[in-house]
Amino acid sequence: MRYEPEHKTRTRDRIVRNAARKFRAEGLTRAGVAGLMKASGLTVGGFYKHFRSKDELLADAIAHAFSDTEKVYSSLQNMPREERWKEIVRLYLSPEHCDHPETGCPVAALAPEIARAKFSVRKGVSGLMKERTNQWVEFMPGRTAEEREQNFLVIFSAMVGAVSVARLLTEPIERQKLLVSVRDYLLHSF
Amino acid sequence: MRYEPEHKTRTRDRIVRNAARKFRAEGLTRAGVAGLMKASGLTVGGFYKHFRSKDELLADAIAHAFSDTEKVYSSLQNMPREERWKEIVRLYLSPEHCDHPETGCPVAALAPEIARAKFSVRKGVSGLMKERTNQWVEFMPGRTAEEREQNFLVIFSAMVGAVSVARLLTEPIERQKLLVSVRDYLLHSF
DNA sequence: TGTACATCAGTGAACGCGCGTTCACTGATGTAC
DNA sequence: TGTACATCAGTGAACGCGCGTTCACTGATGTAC
Repeated sequence: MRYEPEHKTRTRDRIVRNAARKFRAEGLTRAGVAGLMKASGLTVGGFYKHFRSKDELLADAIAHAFSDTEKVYSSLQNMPREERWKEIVRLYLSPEHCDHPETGCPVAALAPEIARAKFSVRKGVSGLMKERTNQWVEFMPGRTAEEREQNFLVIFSAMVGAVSVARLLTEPIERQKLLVSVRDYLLHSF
Repeated sequence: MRYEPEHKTRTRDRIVRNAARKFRAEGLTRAGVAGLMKASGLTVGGFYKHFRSKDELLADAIAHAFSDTEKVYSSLQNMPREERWKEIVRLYLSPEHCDHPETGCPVAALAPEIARAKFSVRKGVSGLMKERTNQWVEFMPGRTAEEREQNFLVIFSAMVGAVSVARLLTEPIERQKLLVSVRDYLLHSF
């Protein structure tokens, strides 16, 4: 072997990681295969040694983006139980998250484009959404399991919508007002 | 004149109307100039007799989509004041709206793509968002003007997020659960 | 009334460009004998 | 130990295709004289 056994796996991971960033930053269409490979220090031709198609990479990259943001939140494990969902809300609706789609929630950055993607891609994201729901529901406010699930759906929808809309606003003041209004409402009403 | 004086204006309007549908259905990138002209019964070349660029059409088409959906809601003028915002919520979170992005809210269908568009396009949409806010705020629940504005921002964010996410889910049951959960929460908590 | 020219919405071929994908090739290392 | 061949991640030119945009042209009608 002219490369260590894990070499190919590591290269593939590097492509997926860079793709996860580029897709969120530039959108599913504008982020092209040649550019994605260049960002990983490779040339176009090698792409198909790792992936059967751009859609296969897309599915992997979105999955990576999901587990990426999951990591951020699993770092909250040592907070008081009641504070966890509140910290999630604060982080999600922070100016930092709004200003950096490339490292943020893939749903806020790509939802409508994913909705128009191939069924296989949507299927994958649907599954990830379900996992994410199951993981977060237990942290959510509410007395019964049903209440917590409904609250998760409402809180998550409000956060996704707020960040998606804030990102298209050109006036920083309006952006901030939107993020702060939704954050304060969520923190004080659940 | 070989055409009536309003002929050109009417043609332009027709292109804008069809573009507003296609952009929402296919996204800003996949909806191409040639296809947009064909949908209006014309050929590519004529496009630049009406618009200086695709971006100019884009701005006009999004504005058209905004006033399009505005029409739906101005038809609620004869409802009891307190019921109006509730009907808006019911319509926005209906399965019909979720299943038909091409005639629905341009923000739910295109927010992340608009956020990545040219500044001039974003500027236009920001303005339309501000208009929309001013128009709807008075219908919103809340005792003071500030409360009504905050409530508008929360309700609108939750609706945009819910529909954006619902559209990417592949399971109709999960889709429905999301829409119904957010709808019921909004109707019963404001 | 008849002829020459101007107008201009719309046509359709062509422009360069970047896309996703294919493919013959490279070159460093492994194995066979 | 030395030579011949196999492996395979990565290269880079080329494929057809659709994109946004340009442009010489058409042809129906208007105006000038």
